[in-house]
Amino acid sequence: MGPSTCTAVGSFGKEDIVISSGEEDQTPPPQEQRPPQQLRLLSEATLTVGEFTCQTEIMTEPPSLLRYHGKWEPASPLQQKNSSILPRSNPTTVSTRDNTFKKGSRVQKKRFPQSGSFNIGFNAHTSWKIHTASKVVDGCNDHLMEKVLVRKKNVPSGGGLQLGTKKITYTSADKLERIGFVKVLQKRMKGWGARDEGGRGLEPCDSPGCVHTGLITPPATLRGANSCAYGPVCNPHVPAPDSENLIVVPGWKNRQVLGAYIEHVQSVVARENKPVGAPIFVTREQLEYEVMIDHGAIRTRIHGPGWQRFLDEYAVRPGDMVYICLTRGDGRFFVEVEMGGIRQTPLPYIALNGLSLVHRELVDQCVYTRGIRLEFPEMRKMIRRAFTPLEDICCIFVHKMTGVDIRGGYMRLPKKAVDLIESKTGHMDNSGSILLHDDTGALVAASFKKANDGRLVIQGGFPKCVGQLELKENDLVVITFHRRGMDYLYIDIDAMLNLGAAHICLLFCVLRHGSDL
DNA sequence: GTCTAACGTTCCCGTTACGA
DNA sequence: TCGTAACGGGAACGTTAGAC
Repeated sequence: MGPSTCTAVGSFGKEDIVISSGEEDQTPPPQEQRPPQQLRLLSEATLTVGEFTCQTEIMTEPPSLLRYHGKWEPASPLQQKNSSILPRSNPTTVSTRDNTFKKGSRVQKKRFPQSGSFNIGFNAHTSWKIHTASKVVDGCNDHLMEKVLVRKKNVPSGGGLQLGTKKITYTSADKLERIGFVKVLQKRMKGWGARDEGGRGLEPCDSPGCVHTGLITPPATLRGANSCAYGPVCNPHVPAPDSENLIVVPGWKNRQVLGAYIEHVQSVVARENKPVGAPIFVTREQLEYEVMIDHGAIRTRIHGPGWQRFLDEYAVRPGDMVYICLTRGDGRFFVEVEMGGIRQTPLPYIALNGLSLVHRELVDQCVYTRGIRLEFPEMRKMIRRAFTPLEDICCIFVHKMTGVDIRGGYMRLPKKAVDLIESKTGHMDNSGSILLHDDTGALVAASFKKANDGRLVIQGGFPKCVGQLELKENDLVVITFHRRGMDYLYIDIDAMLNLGAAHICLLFCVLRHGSDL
């Protein structure tokens, strides 16, 4: 049985999926009956009551470019990428795509373009800035946000996402990004490109045959034949529902797949008079979502909390393709989401499901270097490796190996990681011996010491370990620090360079309090 | 070859200036 | 007056050069 495809159209005020044959037979439930999607996301992240108020904003410029305005030495990522626009010699003005920087004056910042594509992203063209009405405390144990307001820069109120007054524990945009929250908003913001300010809804585009207030799309085979400035193509022969925000499964053939299942279920209920479980959507990551399917004569609608959770966790946005396949005939549908031909994985924080609060806190406190962002598979792998039953884990450190780590013969652990370890294990000596222990049982004697800048330098036998593990520059490693007893601190290094391969496990035994090996 | 220290770059965050 | 945007200093971290 072939898969059904559906295209998410519009924005996310409504999250049902509707399979239509072209006539209205069901009225979508009113939007206000559902809780705001973002609040569900916040609750998914185990957010608790806090004390402070802050505002989160999305900015449209490279943050470092703004920050370094007025400095004439190359300093920002943009300068590294495109040094020609910021010459070393004393320029008077520097222009970028959206800004003009003039020496000795404030930046004249352009607003969002009135037309054309929105350049909204969270890597190079946006930043997060958190304003607080109280002290900003760096650390996810401290409650910070009471109110999160996300809106476009220079757009009046109503032009963004009002997340309400949910209080959360994450204290920085960095934390939000790591749990995937930013990814959701990033995709939502792209949807705003069509919906724009104030939630006015889509304006009809001028593409041939497109009436973009109509939201039913033709089958996937026709995609591209009738492209629309808003992304998905539109079927002008289908009347528009009353809401502009729908996600639609196109094509009557697709309805047959789900319809056959629904009819099967209904026949079982009628014949055996016994309850039948709701259909379940299963993803490649083995995540399951119990959905509700209303099958009418003309239209089939997929909805329910499970469906909404699926949209949340995979951050489905307008224009994404959702493939649905009834693989076993047992009510379990295999579903997949594609965006631009790329299969989507769940948001990273979904990997935290099932963890205890203590372990969640450890993941939240994880120290990252060099801008590392773990996706769902990496996050899940990291969690599986980190929380072994061996020792009491006290710190997780995710690191991308540098050239010095590989060739320099030592590794420096950032001060942030050292502080976190000491906060849980007590003060460490300034120097000492360690035992490097991989999962094959090989042992290498090494040493550690504290550098003047607070970093912990692991040296001595460290190059030998690098050679044994065949680590290379830019390999991703997860280092977990375990506490055992009062005298020993174990450091467990897990190379994540190949997610499919067997784990390479290295156990550092850091001998503390001046003990001998 | 190993280790140290200095330097450069980036990021964070409080303060300040500007405009509505 | 208040909200927004930019500035500037300091901290963190990666790189590199030099000493041993």
